[in-house]
Amino acid sequence: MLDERKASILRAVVEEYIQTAQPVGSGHVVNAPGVSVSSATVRNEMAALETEGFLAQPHTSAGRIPTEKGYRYFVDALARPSLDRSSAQQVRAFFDRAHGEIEQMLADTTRLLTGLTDYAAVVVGPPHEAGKVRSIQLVGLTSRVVLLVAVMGNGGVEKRTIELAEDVDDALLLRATTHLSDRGIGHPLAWLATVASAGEGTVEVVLTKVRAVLAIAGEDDAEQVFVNGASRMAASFEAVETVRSVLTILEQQLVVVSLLRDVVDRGLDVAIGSETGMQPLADCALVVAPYTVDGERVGTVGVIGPTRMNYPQALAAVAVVGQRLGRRLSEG
Amino acid sequence: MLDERKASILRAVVEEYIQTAQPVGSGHVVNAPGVSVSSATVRNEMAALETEGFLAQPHTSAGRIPTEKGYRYFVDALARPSLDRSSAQQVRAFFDRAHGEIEQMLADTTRLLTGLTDYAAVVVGPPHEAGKVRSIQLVGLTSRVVLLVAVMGNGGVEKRTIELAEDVDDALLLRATTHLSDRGIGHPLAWLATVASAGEGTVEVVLTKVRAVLAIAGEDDAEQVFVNGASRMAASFEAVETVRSVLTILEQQLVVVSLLRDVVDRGLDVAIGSETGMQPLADCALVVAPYTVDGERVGTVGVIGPTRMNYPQALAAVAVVGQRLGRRLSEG
DNA sequence: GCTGGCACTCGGTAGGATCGATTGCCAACG
DNA sequence: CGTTGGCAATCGATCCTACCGAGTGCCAGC
Repeated sequence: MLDERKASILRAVVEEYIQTAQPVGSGHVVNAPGVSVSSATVRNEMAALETEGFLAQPHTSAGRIPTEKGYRYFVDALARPSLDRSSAQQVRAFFDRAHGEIEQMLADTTRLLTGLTDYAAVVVGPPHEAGKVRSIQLVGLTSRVVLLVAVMGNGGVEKRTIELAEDVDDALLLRATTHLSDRGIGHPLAWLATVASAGEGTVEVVLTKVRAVLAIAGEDDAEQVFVNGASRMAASFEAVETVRSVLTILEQQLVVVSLLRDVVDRGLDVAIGSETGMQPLADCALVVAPYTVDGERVGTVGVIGPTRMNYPQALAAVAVVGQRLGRRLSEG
Repeated sequence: MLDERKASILRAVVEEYIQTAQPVGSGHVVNAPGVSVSSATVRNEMAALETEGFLAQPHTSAGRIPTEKGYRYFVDALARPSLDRSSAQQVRAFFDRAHGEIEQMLADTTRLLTGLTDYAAVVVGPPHEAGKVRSIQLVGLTSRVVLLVAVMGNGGVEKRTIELAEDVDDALLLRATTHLSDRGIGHPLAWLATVASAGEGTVEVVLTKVRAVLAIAGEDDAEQVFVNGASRMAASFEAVETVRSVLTILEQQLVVVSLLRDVVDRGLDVAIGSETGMQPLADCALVVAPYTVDGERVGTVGVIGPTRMNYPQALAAVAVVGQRLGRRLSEG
């Protein structure tokens, strides 16, 4: 799209702006590699890049800053993901050590990502109900409150509180548990919402409740979201108002999930400014990567930072973390 | 400590400063209730209050702002917790509707608190392991990975991943589960770390691992923390640097827990600025209340806002929410 | 087509004047 | 002796101006 010289100039502007957050003038660009012309020529090219929409001028006598289109071109055509040696080492070490509960690991993964990139990190975990039921059990808490506990094949545990109108005893719960286990194990949890009746009256009362609870829970089918590094995000912006509005987004887990899902569904790995589709994120960029377990996309990792983020680094970090995370989860 | 007139003046300064965030001059105080003297007299009294350490002047020729000592006196002697009718109604409605999983309820409680006060809210839940084991079970995930799932009397579910060196089958796990159930149910989870041997070799291998996992997990004995409303916090400060440092605190769950615990242990319900013991919170105040289940303190609710927070409202909100939460959890 | 030169633009900073809110002090009053 | 009105002094905030410098656009010449 852009000839080589224009591309080099654009790259130089983006890279310097990312580093300094100051508008970049023609005088700075002449020293960049791939640009061996005078500043006057650079000025001409920059003016052209501006009319083409890749650069913008905050005001007449200032340098240029990249537009969203400029960042986009940079990301698509000029940025080569690159991870420095020590970061790569850090990722490897992390996943070698990683063990234990899946939630803990996902939360730690956000910390890894913030540490690598210095941006806020987000990890969307596999939907809690992903996979097949491995074990299901009804546990009485009080005489009328029962907890349904289901262990899923991926190590997740689902629980649902069930409140009954009449007392139940352990023997009854055991019968209901057996009934559920016989029909439910090996199926998704939602499947149990349609489990056949027991025929036996007292057990049936419990099962009816179980079906009801699973049916409503099945609707929102919640993914787990882990967010970390909001303070890094605050460090990236100088307007407290921006920080506040980004925070309100990050606080709404459902919004974060759908945001990432939306970006991934569009086949993007980077969403810049308005591409995020959220007005409060106009000054932000998302870098995301889905991760797969057994070939199936079950979640997403990503970072969120200012539009002037270090894309090569963020792209590399997110990609490798997503990959390793998927691999780690596949191992079981 | 302070005579009535000084107290009225201090109250007037604090209340107006809380509302306007502007230094309060003598001219504004004369209109306050309880102060029926001229502004010159008020000036004299304010000068006295300043030398006594209750007020401070940002600079000569400005009004006064409360010092930490001023806020402290206000909270201890002048502020009567008060909750407006609609908020009280909101709390009642919330706890009437509240049901379901304990985690969900605690998370919703933080939302209730942010909604009531417009400050960031924190809820520290009962330690996951609180209470007695109600049910315990070993579930095989893969041939060498086993999940220990324990349901606690309060509805919490604990899980631990156990990785074995050799394959185990369901029959073996069932024997181990039975062994653990027989000895563990009715005891705290940590108790199982000392459970007797099975005598049987293959089961014993599993039990050894179980003991090991429970022993290390017992050390940190993690409470669950729920934080909400960080964006409100950002709205309270105009310096982005302050926002950032407070965010870093809020992100560290362990720090938050020990912070609240520390305040509660000191017998305080309010910690103002340096009283929090954390330098980054110098401009913040905490309002906390422990809540009890069956007479035992199991957790804490609180809000965190600027030192110039609406103490009467925050105190009332935190107190009533803590009380209702405890009551709700006691019902089981 | 590229380059050096040059006038021009405009944000940012510094200095200075002004304004207004507020204070401390003092003399007078009850 | 406590209280009050009056008054000069203080000092941040605001506004204006001048100036500087980074940077631009344009043009004539190579």
